Amino acid sequence: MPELPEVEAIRGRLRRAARGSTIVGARILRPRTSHPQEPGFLEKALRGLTIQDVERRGKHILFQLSGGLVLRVHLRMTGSLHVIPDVRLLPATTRAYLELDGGRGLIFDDPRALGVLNVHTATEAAAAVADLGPEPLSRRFTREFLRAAASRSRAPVKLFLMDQKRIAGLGNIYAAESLFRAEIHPATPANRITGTRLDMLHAAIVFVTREAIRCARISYARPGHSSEADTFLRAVYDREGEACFVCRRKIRRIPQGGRSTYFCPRCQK
DNA sequence: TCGATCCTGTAG
DNA sequence: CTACAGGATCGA
Repeated sequence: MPELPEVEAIRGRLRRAARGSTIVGARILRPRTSHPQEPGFLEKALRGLTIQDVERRGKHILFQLSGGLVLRVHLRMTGSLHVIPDVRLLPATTRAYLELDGGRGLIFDDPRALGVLNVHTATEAAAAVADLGPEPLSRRFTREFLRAAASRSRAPVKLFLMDQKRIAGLGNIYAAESLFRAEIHPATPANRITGTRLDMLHAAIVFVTREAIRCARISYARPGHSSEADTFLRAVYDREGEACFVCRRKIRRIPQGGRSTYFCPRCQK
């Protein structure tokens, strides 16, 4: 279910819970989880290693392990990662888990089973994320960068924003929310947005990403509790037929790239 | 750029 | 039953 902000919240939590821990053993419960790597290879490779740090690049979570190895996890649509006190109490939809020292479990829970977990050398891990564009909150993601990138693409701007090779981490929700804040119609070709409007989009992406990370951290700390800011970040997503918070027109849903895009037909021209 | 694919769950 | 799901990749 996660985009960059949720992955970032998970990363932070895992870092606090698992950094410094030793991997006593590893089990892949469903074979395709580590595709194309053999489950047995992972189980053997991970045993005895220490988790030195937990990093993130785009929507990839990267566990830096002793021996220079990297455990890379992509959660795709429904994946989640968390540490539980007793590894024997696995959720029913667990795809893989690590047993950590003290009997704790690092669980890769993924009911829809679309996520992927691989072990790499540092070089392989770098190659696996080499094609990603800049992080929206990094120094590389400037207005000038966005101008150059947008000018090179005729794709509908919503699809442009979701292309991980151009910008890393935006997904279906926050791409739509960023376009709403910048008052841009999602079907506009990226290269037709210029100047001030593109600067607005840049600011919207940065704002939405920042706020969403904040919200994701809070909702992990207090599950089930949705804040005012949460609503603010769901101005259009999944609100088809409901009134736009700004102009009261009905939010519309259109297909783009085989997925749903939500937007306000009055605010976003 | 569309559709199929990888999977399972849930809402209508 | 169908449609759709906060992702990504592939081939036509």
